[in-house]
Amino acid sequence: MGPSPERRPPVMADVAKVAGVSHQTVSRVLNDHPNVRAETRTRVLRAIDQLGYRRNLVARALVTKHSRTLGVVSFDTTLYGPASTVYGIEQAAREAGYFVSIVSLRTIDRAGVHDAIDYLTDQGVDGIVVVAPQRSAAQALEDMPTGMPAVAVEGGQAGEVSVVSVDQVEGAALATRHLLDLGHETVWHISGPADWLEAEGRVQGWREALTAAGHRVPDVLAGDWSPRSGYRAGKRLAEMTSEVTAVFVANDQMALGVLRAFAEEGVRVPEQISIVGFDDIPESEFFSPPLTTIRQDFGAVGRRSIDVLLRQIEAEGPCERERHVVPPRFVARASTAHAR
Amino acid sequence: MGPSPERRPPVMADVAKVAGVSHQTVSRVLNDHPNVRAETRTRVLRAIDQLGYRRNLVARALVTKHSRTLGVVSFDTTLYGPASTVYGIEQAAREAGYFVSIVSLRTIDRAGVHDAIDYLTDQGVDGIVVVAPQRSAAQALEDMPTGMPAVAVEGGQAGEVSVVSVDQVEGAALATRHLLDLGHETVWHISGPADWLEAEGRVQGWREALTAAGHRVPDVLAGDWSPRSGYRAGKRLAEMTSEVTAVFVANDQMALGVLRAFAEEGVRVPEQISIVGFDDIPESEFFSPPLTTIRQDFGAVGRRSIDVLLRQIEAEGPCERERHVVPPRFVARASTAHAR
DNA sequence: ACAGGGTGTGTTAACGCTCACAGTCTTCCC
DNA sequence: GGGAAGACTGTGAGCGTTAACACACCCTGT
Repeated sequence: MGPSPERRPPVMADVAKVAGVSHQTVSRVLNDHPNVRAETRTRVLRAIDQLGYRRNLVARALVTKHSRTLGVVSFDTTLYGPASTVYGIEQAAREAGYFVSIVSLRTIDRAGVHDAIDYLTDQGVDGIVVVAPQRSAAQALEDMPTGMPAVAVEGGQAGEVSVVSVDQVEGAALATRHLLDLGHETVWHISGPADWLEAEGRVQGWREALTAAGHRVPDVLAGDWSPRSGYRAGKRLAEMTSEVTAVFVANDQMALGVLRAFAEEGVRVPEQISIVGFDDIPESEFFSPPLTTIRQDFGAVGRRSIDVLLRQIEAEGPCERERHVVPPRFVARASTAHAR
Repeated sequence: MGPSPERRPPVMADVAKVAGVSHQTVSRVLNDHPNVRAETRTRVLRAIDQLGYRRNLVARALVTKHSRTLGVVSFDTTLYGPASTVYGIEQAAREAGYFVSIVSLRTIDRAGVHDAIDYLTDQGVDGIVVVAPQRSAAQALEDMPTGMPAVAVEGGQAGEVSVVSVDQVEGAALATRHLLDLGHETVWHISGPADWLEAEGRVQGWREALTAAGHRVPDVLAGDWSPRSGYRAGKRLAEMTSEVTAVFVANDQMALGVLRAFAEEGVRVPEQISIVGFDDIPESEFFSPPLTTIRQDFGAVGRRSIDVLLRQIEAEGPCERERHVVPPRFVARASTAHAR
């Protein structure tokens, strides 16, 4: 009786033995090294198949220093925007043969992002994408370990790192100009939370479009992205129907809240007040009325950020910062109309 | 002149040298081994701190055979349900000190899930969570590598693997009974796509509640979860206001479509027709009218699945299948009323 | 004084792979 | 026909960690 068979997964040496070659030749076949005789290659391939061999990527990562894993740090992936972006990132990364390791933060502050980056670095990721929509998160990019390839999504111009983002300013301008073109005296704005770069960009685009066209800039109503905050702002606006005829809401969820508030108060949209949202979530088309909004191509942002990151990883050396801007798109629906 | 300093990250041996101990002692400190003198421990800790040493988890994984990484396979994480579940999974996993590697599938079929599992297995994950809401995906669990700890979320009773899910049947019954209690003759149903286990469960719960109470079971209107499909079904229902007074819609997004269709056709909710949805997405509360619905605790599902998975991983040996059911909750709002 | 059992530490050998180098066997040219 | 260039393959070392063992040391009890 020999030693018990001891079922353990086959390793390269096992394949080598079966194929009658050295482990190194097996490695060469696996890595598509050119100098392997065709006949040898097929013999090795057959042995791999026969044993059901799978190469151990952990051992490989140890020696190559590359794990083919990318880290993603994101804020609350329950929201449509981050979720879509992360989805785009994941698809693009997998197509390029990379694994994706995710850290999703409940609250996003500098310390949280910092920890997440540390955590992923420990795991040995080859690069990191930070979906950093908040100013405080963007700052955390400054303490990225040197030499770690990184890309910020929606990250402002903070730090040394490349940035991919949707042109928020332009999107907001698109919305505002549309309303102005319809003959409205001015456009009110319900903004996102103060710390968010996207919120800031939208305020800026709205304000610029207004002043460029020589219109009055009303006070901003502050929201927090939630439908509820939109609802509250909507209630306030509903009391001012004599002056308010058009409002640009910083995202579709808040716009839903506004719609609800207006419905309760008997304010008709778009007859009395026109509304434009932002994001184009899948629900917007079925709001009552269907929401005119600005579409962000989150998928494109995700894909683009992976492009940039992989280029950085493959360059090996330090790269110069890139800055990519994905254009937003105006989507006309039924929540806007000509001024009375 | 000696050799150039060659800035490479410090390894255990470097720490050992600085602390004046062997690398093994450093390892012991890092792994909280009991037999280390307190004084030695602090010396090592100080050296670690001084050098900024971080242990190489890849090397560790190679020898321990544990990567402390969990794999998650999910269908389209852009949807609220999967996104919330994955979020819950990720939080729970990270709290337990595990990394999470995600594969998000555009289309979920057996081959796709199979590939995803292979992919994650190659990466050396310690266990896999499959968010397998479709029958075809659930089948793919059968070709899970033997010995790989796994949990299915919303996976039916397929295969050998443990399952965590929301009690869809009970949720649908809750919705249906609520409508019946309001005095409606019967309840119509707009279902999810045929292949989905959740859709099936909801149909079943609805049908059972109806027959148990001795009511007629109308034909099912088939939807596909999208607001648009709900809209189409709503249009059809709007033509039948004489017989239809209550409808249970299999998810909130479709309910939104129904609401839109009814608004267009002048059907008043809840005065003429009552509607109950399913999921309780953040928007539902601000639909017009606010939607009565069934809440699924996705976070609980995610956390529970990690519990089960970790127990399986830590047990090392083969475990018996577990089956966990998270109860749904009825959320009363304004889209339902007493029958005329 | 000496066996016995902790406690603390060092030494050596894996883990499964790739890299660098050293071979061997062709082939081709003068 | 000899030598060089190229194609193909094997050998050995090393990646940074943990596991297994060996060893020195201290305490206890007889």
